[in-house]
Amino acid sequence: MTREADLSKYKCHTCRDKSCATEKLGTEELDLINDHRYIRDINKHTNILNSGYPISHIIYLRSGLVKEFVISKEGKEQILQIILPHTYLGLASLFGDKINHFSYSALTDLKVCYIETDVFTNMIKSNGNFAFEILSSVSRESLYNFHRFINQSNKKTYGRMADMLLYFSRVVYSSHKFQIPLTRQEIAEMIGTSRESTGRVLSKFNDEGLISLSGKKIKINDIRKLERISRLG
Amino acid sequence: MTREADLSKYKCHTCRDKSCATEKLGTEELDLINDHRYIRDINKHTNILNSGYPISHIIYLRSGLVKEFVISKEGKEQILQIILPHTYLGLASLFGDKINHFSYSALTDLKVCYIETDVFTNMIKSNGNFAFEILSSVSRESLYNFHRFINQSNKKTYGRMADMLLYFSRVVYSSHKFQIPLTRQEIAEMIGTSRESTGRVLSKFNDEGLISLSGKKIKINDIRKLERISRLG
DNA sequence: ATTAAAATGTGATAAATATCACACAGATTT
DNA sequence: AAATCTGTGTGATATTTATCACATTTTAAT
Repeated sequence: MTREADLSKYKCHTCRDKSCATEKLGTEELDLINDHRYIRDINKHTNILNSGYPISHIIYLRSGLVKEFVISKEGKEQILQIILPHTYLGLASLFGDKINHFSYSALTDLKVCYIETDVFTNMIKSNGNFAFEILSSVSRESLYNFHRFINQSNKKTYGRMADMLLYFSRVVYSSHKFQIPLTRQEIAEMIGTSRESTGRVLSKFNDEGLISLSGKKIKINDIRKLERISRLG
Repeated sequence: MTREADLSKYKCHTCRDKSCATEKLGTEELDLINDHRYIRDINKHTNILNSGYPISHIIYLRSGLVKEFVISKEGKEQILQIILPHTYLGLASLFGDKINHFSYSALTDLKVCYIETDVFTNMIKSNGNFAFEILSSVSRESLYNFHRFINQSNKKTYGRMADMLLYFSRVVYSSHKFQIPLTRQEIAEMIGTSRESTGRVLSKFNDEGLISLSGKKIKINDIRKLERISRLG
């Protein structure tokens, strides 16, 4: 069986990666989505979307990790968040002004669906429960980001680094041991410090036995202490 | 004519302060909203809503200015945004998890409407165009805040202060001359610096002739230079 | 008008962290 | 194997800005 045949047989109706919103759709509505979307495999480190362009398709992340970022006038990259599977990319941009406000790049190999925006938008207007789920997810993401920014602006580098480690350990990998999909530079861009400080803080955590560090491989040894550092800033 | 009589005659249908979303409603839907809302005048400096509590009513700001803020564990206040008229307060909280995530306090005398959340939520589910407008406003607010935070984290105190001055001049008051409704402490809480730095930077801007400062009265003299400071951080 | 309380200004000092310049390691290409 | 590129570690220095302690002004209360 070829890969093509495999994909053409694939139906949204039986998809195991449905979003909360598409769970609310009936068979006919799923037909419509199914006929106006395509599936793609995307390689690690591929740029998926660049900010500033109009949105033609809504992108749904079925599996893999994506970084959402902006590039400042001075050319510096700032990572806004790591996007987890079963999430639509850039919903706020679509409903805000139909222009992509952020850029997206694959941190791992991905499976994504491209859905035509008109079909998606009409679904909102015709199905209140679908609309409500989308509204919920935009709202939750908004709240989550708000809290993250509030946190960041109240903490110094140590606290932010602790937050990041706890985030990857708990939310992304559900494990004390993981391989971080970011370079030191990217970690810096994510927690808002310099590359050098990132290295220094990680080494310090390693020296103190809080974590075991070997390149991108990280093992968290003392989660309590990390939590304390996160709290105290 | 008493104030009471005045209010009881007041109908949503003819309200001049309708939101973009309620503009999309028909007569019967407006009847429903009209029967499940009440109007209040609120005095300057009154606390409207405290974070952490369940949402019973959605609050619509008809006129006046409101500050949205959080209080950190250490008791420090952080102002997230100034809310302008014709805005619902805490939409993201309502659709997120029905718990207020932020606190709100009146910066000026206000006119607000309290609308029952069930009526509001049902309107979303039954009227796609209403849902779409609400989704748009949540999305726009989310994007706006994202950009504000990105800006903040890339700028030093001078740039942030310039941003704040330009914001009040352009967005809030549409005038070069205005009376800022915040104390120095509150300005500090808004742009993420200390009270002392706030005073020092404002005095410096005043000494350099960029602004004319007299207590809370501010006049912007050199908008170009302020813009440059905003850009350069 | 007098007192009390809140808001604001000022100078000195300390802390955090960015920046620079450079060394070095590990991949990848030639 | 040599050369190149990307990512990373390290020490010294400079910058920014918070913090403290206190003076002064403004506002509110009696």
